[in-house]
Amino acid sequence: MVSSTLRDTIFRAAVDHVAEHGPDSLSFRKLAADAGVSHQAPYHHFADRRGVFRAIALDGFTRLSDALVHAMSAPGDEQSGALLEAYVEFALANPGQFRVMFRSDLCDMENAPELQAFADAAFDTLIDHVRTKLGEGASINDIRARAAAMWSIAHGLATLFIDGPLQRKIGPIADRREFIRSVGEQSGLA
Amino acid sequence: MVSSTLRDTIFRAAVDHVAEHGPDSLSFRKLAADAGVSHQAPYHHFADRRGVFRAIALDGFTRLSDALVHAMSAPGDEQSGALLEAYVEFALANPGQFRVMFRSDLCDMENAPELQAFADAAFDTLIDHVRTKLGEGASINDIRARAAAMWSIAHGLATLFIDGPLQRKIGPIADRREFIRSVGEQSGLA
DNA sequence: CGACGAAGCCTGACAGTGTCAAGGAAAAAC
DNA sequence: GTTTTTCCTTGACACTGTCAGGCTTCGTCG
Repeated sequence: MVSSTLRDTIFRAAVDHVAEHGPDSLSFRKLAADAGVSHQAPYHHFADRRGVFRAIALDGFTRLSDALVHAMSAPGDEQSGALLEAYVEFALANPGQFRVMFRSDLCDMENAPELQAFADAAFDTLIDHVRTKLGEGASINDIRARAAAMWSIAHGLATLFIDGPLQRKIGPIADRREFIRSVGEQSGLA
Repeated sequence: MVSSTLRDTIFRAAVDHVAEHGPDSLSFRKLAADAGVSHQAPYHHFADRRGVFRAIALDGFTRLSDALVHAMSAPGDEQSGALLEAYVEFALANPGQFRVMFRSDLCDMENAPELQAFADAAFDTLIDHVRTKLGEGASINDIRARAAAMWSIAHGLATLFIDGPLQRKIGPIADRREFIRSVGEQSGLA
């Protein structure tokens, strides 16, 4: 199938560009030119420019989900820390893609229920973890609050890392894994 | 001074647009047209399109800073919670502006030391709080880690709120202040 | 076998964008 | 009174996303 090859070519080029230069400078036309096809060819594989971003985000959420599930295989008392680390490390390893995943305007997330489902699946791992950790006696409100807290700290740490202010303010971090771990410790969450 | 009026007009229009439709759809030309001037007039007051975003971010960081300083006037044992709430509430009250503040590409943050200084000033409040809270005996690493944790949870909660996934996943939140408070409690930070 | 329709790609055109270049009026500085 | 500076204008350029329509090529079905 030749068609899927072009789709793949464009998708990969888009991921590479996003990883290197961020999403906003991504040009549909340049993508086509680089692939050696006309400026309209990509439209046969993606509905929109946003369609490309949707595809990128979708790929990102599945990979994040995988990383989180993998982190759940850590021993019980290290699970929270492993989840935190997996989340942040994924973001730092794929900063451009991570940004796209949470730029709902770029993906037109509201009109992409499939993408929403993939995103939700990633966070279900987190919620499951909290539920089993707090045990049967926990109230629904406590579970919600704690899951939100864990998600927030992971997401906040990731975005602050990526966007620069943390490194600028706190200075260069020698051992990142160690730093993430101690952030988790300082909060009571990991 | 007539000139500063145009600058103000454009700035306000930009803030309004960002608040309503987000930063990416902001058009320099449309801004000028709405103000009733030629499409090049704004260039006399802002170097770039990014110059407008820098101005918006600058205004945002000063107001965030004010809000955090104000939160510090809370009684000692409620300070952490007040800071968390102030941060998140600011973001929710000014979602568009908040997004601009942390889109370093939009503001060309790297080449805007003045903007960096304003951003840093906002976070100094947070770090001061952590320093006094942990006391003299605390190691520099603990202070760094705890400040990063507090900042992360506030920033993560704010961005997850704004970008939608939290509300979608956790459901509508009846009392937001109460929710923020319990998130702070679940982490050991507030 | 032959017609037909869809898939995949192309060229052309349009409105809109940010920004460089050059000019011009009016006020301010000397 | 002349020069300079401030503020704004018109004009152009390259570039963007996307609608419209046409052209091959190939699988499917009568």
